[in-house]
Amino acid sequence: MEEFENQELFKKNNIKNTKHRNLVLDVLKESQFPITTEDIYLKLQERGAHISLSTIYRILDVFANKGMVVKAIISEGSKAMVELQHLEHKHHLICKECNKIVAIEDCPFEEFAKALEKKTDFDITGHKLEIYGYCPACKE
Amino acid sequence: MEEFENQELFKKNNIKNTKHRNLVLDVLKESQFPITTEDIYLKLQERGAHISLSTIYRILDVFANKGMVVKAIISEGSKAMVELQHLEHKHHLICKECNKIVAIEDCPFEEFAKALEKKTDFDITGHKLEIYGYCPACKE
DNA sequence: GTTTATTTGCAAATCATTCGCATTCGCTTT
DNA sequence: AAAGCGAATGCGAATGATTTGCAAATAAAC
Repeated sequence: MEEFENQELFKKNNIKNTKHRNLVLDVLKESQFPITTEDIYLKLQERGAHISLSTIYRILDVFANKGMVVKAIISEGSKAMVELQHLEHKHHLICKECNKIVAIEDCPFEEFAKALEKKTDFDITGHKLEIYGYCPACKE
Repeated sequence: MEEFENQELFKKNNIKNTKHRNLVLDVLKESQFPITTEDIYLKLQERGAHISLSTIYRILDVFANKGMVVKAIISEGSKAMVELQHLEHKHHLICKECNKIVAIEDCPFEEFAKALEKKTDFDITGHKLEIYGYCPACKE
């Protein structure tokens, strides 16, 4: 069934259904939050899958081009890492101390976008919102 | 007076007032939008200033640590570049075709943040919002 | 099963950013 | 204004993440 879902998704996006794409997609599905390419690599190694890092980069590129995933960048201060997130529209609240990430359901932006389109005459296709702060445990 | 402003800013932040820091700060002041380290480097070269790229990285690091500038990341698709922006709170509307950047005055987020703090018990210190789309010229 | 285009592994290349060390510079104290 | 000290700078080399070239393996169509 997992397998089946994947297959459909690949078909819908016109890309081949390969063993490695399945593995990567499974990891992405399991992960509630953005993860790095390397995280995926390590997870797959733990499971005994033999897949090279560059393959993962390539797979993520394909997924991103098809809009199956979205590249996100989490940063503040000097850190800056590129990650992936699932398609659902969602934002994150990131603790500056412990890097804990919490997902936020509501998005205050939808209406604002419409007003902005009128004002700027842009065709707005998406947005990215990240919120920073200190989590309950790190507030001290 | 330019000079003078810079000097005050350096003093306020407890960092030395050097020729190179002045040059970099001037470029940052002139630039309405986030620019890359390399952009700064090229601009300074045009003006005949002799300054090494690594020095600019170091200067920007110092500025960022003092909160004089904020590192921003503009991305969509596979691009991802780290840039700098001035302190004022501002968001950007970015054209996916021509990369034109337009600043947005209003921020829909302020009230939302308060509600979110209550809900999550986080201490929220900041956020980053980037909006993507096609500008009037590229809408086609 | 064969064919054909695509995907993958591997190692090497590339890109931005950082670092080490010798030299120079800015600020403070005379 | 000159001397001394710690910080800032240039240069080139090191690092780390991501990309690429090419030959071999694989998936989808026939």
